[in-house]
Amino acid sequence: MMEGKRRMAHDDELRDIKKGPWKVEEDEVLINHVKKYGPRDWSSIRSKGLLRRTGKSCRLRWVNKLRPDLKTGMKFSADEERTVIDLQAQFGNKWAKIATYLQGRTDNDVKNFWSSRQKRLARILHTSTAPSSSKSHKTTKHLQTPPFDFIPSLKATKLEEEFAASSMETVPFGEVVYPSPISAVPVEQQPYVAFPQFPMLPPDYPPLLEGQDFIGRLGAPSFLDDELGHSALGTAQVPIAPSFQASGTSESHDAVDIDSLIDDDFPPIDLFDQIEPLPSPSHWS
DNA sequence: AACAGAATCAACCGCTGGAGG
DNA sequence: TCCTCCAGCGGTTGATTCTGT
Repeated sequence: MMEGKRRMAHDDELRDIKKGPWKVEEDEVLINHVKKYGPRDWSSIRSKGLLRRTGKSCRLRWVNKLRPDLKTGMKFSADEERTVIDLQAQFGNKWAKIATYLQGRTDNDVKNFWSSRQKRLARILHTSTAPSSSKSHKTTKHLQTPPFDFIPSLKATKLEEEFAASSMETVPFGEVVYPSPISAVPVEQQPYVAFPQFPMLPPDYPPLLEGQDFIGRLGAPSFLDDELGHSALGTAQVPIAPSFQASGTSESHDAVDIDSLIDDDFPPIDLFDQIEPLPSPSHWS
């Protein structure tokens, strides 16, 4: 009886909640509320009858769209992309944390950026990103990097094909040339981009821990230096596609600068998945 | 110009953790 | 100690826009 009434009240409440795109008038109400009380007491907006939105929805709207310091409608700059890639390697999918390093960007922005990037990578690899064994027990569709156990089937060959398809010449995999930390060294002084192949792991190599994904681990210095050692990780220099090679013959192995990889005309920014992580922001001065 | 597929964006959902009663 | 509420986070989805054919 009481339970039934309570449920009906709850249903009425749910029916009264508005969802979907925000109207300008709603935004104005929300902005006024924040002006008066600050960005808090979100649920009071509904309880006062100002809006038929949940507090959660109001907060999200403010954080993602209405906050005054946001870079709305601006694509991620090359620097921002580098930062996200680096920080994702360090922190994992801690989008809120990563967003704090990027002025005017929200966790949603970072998340969407990364998601797009992962989709692109998945497409390049001609495979979908299967759910990873990442930290969460939740199911994941596309945010996680490929799980460790299916990497060997990809090997480097898919990537090589991708480059070959772009009329790039292949470069013998040989001497390992690791890039200098990008933010610490001027781009023009970074002669080569290391392009690690997916390693064939020793059978006794420990499985991924909770919260680890393959690419993140691959990018971790410890992975390269301590766990597998460089010899286990074949590395090739990324060849330059003729399309963005300013001059020189097809025989030359000219360097690729990082910015060229992030350029709009060269989508495989995914290459950064294969590159050593950048220095941690704690080292930035 | 029309269509399809990809990319982007905005918003929702479920869960977690902290604060307070 | 338990419960409830709230804020915040990460993952997911659906709509819209862009781009290539």
